[in-house]
Amino acid sequence: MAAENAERELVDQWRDILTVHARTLCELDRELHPHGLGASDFEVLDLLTVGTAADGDSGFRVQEISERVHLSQSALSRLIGRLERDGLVTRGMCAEDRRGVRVCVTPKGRELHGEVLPLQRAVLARMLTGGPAAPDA
Amino acid sequence: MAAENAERELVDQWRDILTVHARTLCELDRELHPHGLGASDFEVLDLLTVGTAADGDSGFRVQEISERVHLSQSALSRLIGRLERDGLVTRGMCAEDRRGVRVCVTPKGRELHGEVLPLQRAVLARMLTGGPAAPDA
DNA sequence: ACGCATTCAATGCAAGTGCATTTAATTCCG
DNA sequence: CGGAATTAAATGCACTTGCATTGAATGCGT
Repeated sequence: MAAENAERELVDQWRDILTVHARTLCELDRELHPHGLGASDFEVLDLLTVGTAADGDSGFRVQEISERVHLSQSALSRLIGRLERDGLVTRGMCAEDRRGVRVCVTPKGRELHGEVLPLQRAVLARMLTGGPAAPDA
Repeated sequence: MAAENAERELVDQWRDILTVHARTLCELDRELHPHGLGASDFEVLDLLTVGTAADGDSGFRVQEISERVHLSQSALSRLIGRLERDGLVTRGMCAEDRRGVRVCVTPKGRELHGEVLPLQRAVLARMLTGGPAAPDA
């Protein structure tokens, strides 16, 4: 029957996703780690840097970030804490809702972002082009 | 230029992979956790169950498993430890290389596998059909 | 205006992961 | 044969993650 083929295809598809994801994420971490960032950290830093103007921008709400990043609320809170500790972002309170927090990139954060962005792009280009088979060739 | 488009496409592709991966893995964990398994655990249990005969099979070497699963050697070692503690697999020594370990599924492991396999397939079918957009529709 | 349910973000906690190291067995080469 | 280099798997350790809870601020209904 076709049902069995469809199931097999689904399983293969999932296996491929797992493979590409693991390989790319691992490589990404390897490239970014010397700069003090993990893949998740970069994801957030990238969002903040690309998504806000360099000056006079009030930044993103934590909640807004959490909608665009695949991370639990608690993990994100701690991640932002680390970025703040490293001077890459600042946490400020939100005028219109004092429960909220506004996160802004610092100049240092922007600088680091500019520094590692090419590395990230290079990894993506290296790992994502061609099929899910190992890109050793 | 085309280079910018290619780069943008790469980034989009990566974002989609991240989304599908996160959604599916999360859902998989949710389904399997009540049965005492995580997604990685199932991956290993599935490999062992499907890859070996029910009887008289000497099982897989840890190393063989590690080649097929996207997990560090240490993580795999501990994972097998948990499966063993739960009575789902057994660790036995390897006759031809006494450094090695042979891992076999127990009947209990096979039973659990049969129980959760449909759940896994259902999640894949639910999350993987249709585009990377949320399958809420 | 008051209180109750809700929402935002932070934190305690347990679990899983990877890197580096360790222990044990094997292989290679002199 | 004997010792050094190598390989298999386990373990110490630090870090990140998610779930559940907490503390604070808001909004809603009466």
